[in-house]
Order: sequence, then C-alpha cells, then structure tokens
Amino acid sequence: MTKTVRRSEQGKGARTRERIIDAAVLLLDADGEAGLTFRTLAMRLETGHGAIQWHFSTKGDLIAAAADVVVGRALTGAAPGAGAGAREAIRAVALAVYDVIGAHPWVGDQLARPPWAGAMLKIFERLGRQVVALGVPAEARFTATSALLIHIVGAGRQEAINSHSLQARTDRQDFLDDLAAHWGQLDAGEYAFTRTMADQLRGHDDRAEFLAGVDLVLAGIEHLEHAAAGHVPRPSTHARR
Amino acid sequence: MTKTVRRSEQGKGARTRERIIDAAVLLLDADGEAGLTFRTLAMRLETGHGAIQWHFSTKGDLIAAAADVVVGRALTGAAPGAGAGAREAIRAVALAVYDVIGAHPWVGDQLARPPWAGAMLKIFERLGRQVVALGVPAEARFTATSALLIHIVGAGRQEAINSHSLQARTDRQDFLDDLAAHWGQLDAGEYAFTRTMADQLRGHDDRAEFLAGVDLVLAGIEHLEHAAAGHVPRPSTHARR
DNA sequence: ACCTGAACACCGTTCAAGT
DNA sequence: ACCTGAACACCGTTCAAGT
Repeated sequence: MTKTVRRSEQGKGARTRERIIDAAVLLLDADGEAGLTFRTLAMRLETGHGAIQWHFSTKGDLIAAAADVVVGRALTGAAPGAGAGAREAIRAVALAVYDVIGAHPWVGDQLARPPWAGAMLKIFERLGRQVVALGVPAEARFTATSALLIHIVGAGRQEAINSHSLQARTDRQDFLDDLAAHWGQLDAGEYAFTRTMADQLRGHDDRAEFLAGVDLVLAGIEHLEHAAAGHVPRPSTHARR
Repeated sequence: MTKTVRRSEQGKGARTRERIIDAAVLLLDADGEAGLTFRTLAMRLETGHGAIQWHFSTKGDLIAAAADVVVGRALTGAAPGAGAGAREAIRAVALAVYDVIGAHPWVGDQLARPPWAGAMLKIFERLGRQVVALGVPAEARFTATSALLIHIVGAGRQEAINSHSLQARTDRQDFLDDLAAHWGQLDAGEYAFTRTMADQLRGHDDRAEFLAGVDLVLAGIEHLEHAAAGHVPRPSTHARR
C-alpha cells in the first residue's frame, strides 16, 4: 500500500509526485477512472509512461493517492468552528465529504474500496471524536461512528451518480422530472410505494435531503444512547451464515 | 438500458440469455469484474464472443443483468413472514441484501452504480412499503427509505470488502487481529479516537454489527416521526454550492 | 434472429537499458 | 535515484459475413 513511497518527501521527487497527482485529478474529474491512463498522463506531463509508473507502480496506487490528497484538503477546509457543538462539527465533516465526492465523483468509489486506510480513516477519526463529544457511551461508539461514515459516503456516492447522469442533461430539473415521470408510470401493483414517491423525488433538494439523512442517523445515535444501557438488539430468529 | 432485450422472452434465445448470465455470475464470483471477459465467457460456453455480445452489447449491460437476477432471487427468498411486523420485515430485507452482497461482492458495486433501476428499485420498494407500515408520515418517507437503503447497501459493500481482503487470509480472526493491531499503533495524537476502537474492532461480529446499524437507523426513523411535525432541519449557516 | 471471427484501437504492466 | 521506450499479453467494441 505505502510501498509506492520510494523516495524521501523532499527534493525534486516530491514535486514530481505532486505534479503527477494534480494531473491525474484533472483527468479523473474529466472522464472518471477510465479517463486516467498512464499514457495520456505521460503526454500531459511530457514524459514517458514508465516515469509515472516508477512513482506509482499501479494505477490503483495512483488513484488511491489522488483520493487521499483531495479528501485531505477537503477535511482541512472543514475545520471545526471554535465554539461549535458536536452536532455542528459532524454536519460540517459530512458536508465536506459530500461536497468533495460531488466535485470528484471517483473519490466516492475510492473511499468505498478495500483497505480502510488513508482518507477513510481520517474521516472515521474526525467523526469518532465528535461522537465521543456527543456523549455516546463507549460500547456504542463504534456502531455510531460506522453508521455515520456509511451514510455520508453512501449518500455522497448516490449524489455523485445523480450529478453525473445529469452532466449530459441541459437542466437538472429536466432530469428529475424525467426520473419522476418514470417512477409515476411504474406498475401500480409491483411498485405501489415507489410511485407515490414520484412527487417527492421531483421536488427534492439533494443537499437538504442529505442533511436530513445525517440528522436521521444522529437521531438514531441519540436514541441508542438511551437504549444501549438496556438490551443489544440481536434477534436470534435470523439464520446465521 | 433495456435496449439489450432484443428478442422475445420465450424460445431458445431466453435460455441462451440465462446460460450467459449464470456463467457470468460464476466468473464474477471467482475474480470480480476483472474476471469477467467476453472471451473467457465465450470459451466457457464454447462459442464466439460475438455471440455473447449480441445478447449483451456491453460488458456493463451484462453485469447489470447479472446483478438484477441475483438480487431478485435473494429478495424472493426473503419473503416477509405472514404475521411479522414491519421492523422484522425490514430486517429480513436488510439481511437478504447484506448476504447477497457478501456472497457476490460485485453486486455491491453494481447496486451503487448509475441509474436507480432494476435491483435497486426493487429494494427501495420493499423497504418503502414497510416504512409506510411503520407509520412514518408521508413527508418523511422518502428520507427514511433512502436512509435505510443507503445504510444497507453501504454496510453490505463494506462487509464485502472485508471478506474479500480476508479471502487470501487463513483465518478471519487473524485478519481482524492484524487490522486491530494496526489501529492500536496509530499515532496517538492524530488518531486518538481510532486507537481506542482497536479492541472493538478485534471482537466485532460483522452480522451483529450490521443489524445494530440497521436498528440505529430505525431508531432514527422513529425519532423523526416525532420531529417531522415540527421543523425541517436545514441550517442556513452552511454555504451553498 | 442469431452467431462467427477477424480487425481495430486501445489498455496496464514488465523490464532491459540508459543517465 | 530516476527516467525511457519497446514489448507482452491482454482488453472491449465494431462489423462484414454467414446461417
């Protein structure tokens, strides 16, 4: 994983590494992971693709490094306001992650990938501290923090997908209208519920919806505070794998 | 999207389509999306790769179709018990989706992808009906159902990742031990919270943890029931995009 | 309607060779 | 330590041609 850091962080090497990452981010933003190619990247940087591969031996390594940089910047930008409460701090982190995925959709895929390291761990840490500050008891902190992380990244990815599908569309509202129209025409028997959500979908505000979801999870965490002292809900009626 | 269905659902064509999907699922299960290739698939089916591409003009189409089939079966298996309550029904759907992603990790990626259609819509519908049965007021149903869906798919994907990293390991506990050891050795200043979670990580049960997360979201939904009548939380202090 | 197989335009990765 | 560029072993997709 960190095998790709083969030289000291000083000197020309570090600058080259940075330049590669910056160029990679541009390509990724423009055309997603398919748009990032060692060859096109080499052309942009006026060098051979072997040079890039010396710094990042694998395409996956390069994307992971790019995501770490981009998320790192976003989190730094979302420094907790001095006197802000834990809930506000969580919302700030959530919005920062949501926005960075919206701006760089490939980051969402990367965050959801293999080793919980780098960027993902940073977000986990930031959220966890606020979960502690919220007064969540020790036994419930892992579940609470995980739930927040999953929701933030999951909702962010969903939004990234929407805005990506949207990219080709003239107007955002056209997109929602079309999708809502489709929902409204679903089979009344098979999709009875989804049909009723068509209007809700048409009028919905991504960002407000996202915050409402975060608040829902926060509400659940607060409720868990009270329930945790009691029982751990783990129905034994479900088959084990 | 449905452009690939170019022939009637009867006759030899349909059977060929099924055979292709079944073979594709095997390849996907074995080596993920990279393991699925028109050429290897053609070899397995003793035909030319052009034949496959006539049924599925794109690799993405094939994967999407495979995911729809696999998820469809899983949902059918998780039919709501006759007298079961809404919460139990939601847990049953959640576990079905969780398990199907665990058994077929590539399904998790597919569910999170572009158009909310096919499998994703089916899950949304199933959850939404139970959200209604739960007594959630109309204005909160979209948010509540989305939150459930995001959490289930997000947690499922995370689990799929764990079990995939695990695949190469001899023992599941070894994997958790190593990861926990890594967390325990993180920088005390930078990762103060994460370090304290090392023990929790070591002893954690994926499935129980997942259900706890679902219960957390359910708790949030119930809390929203009471709050929804009041205000819609949308702090104006946050910058708009 | 359904299948074949050649051809095209790419890929990521490896690696001997240079400086 | 860092870079070059050829070579390898693949890809997905297109498409004229068959049955």
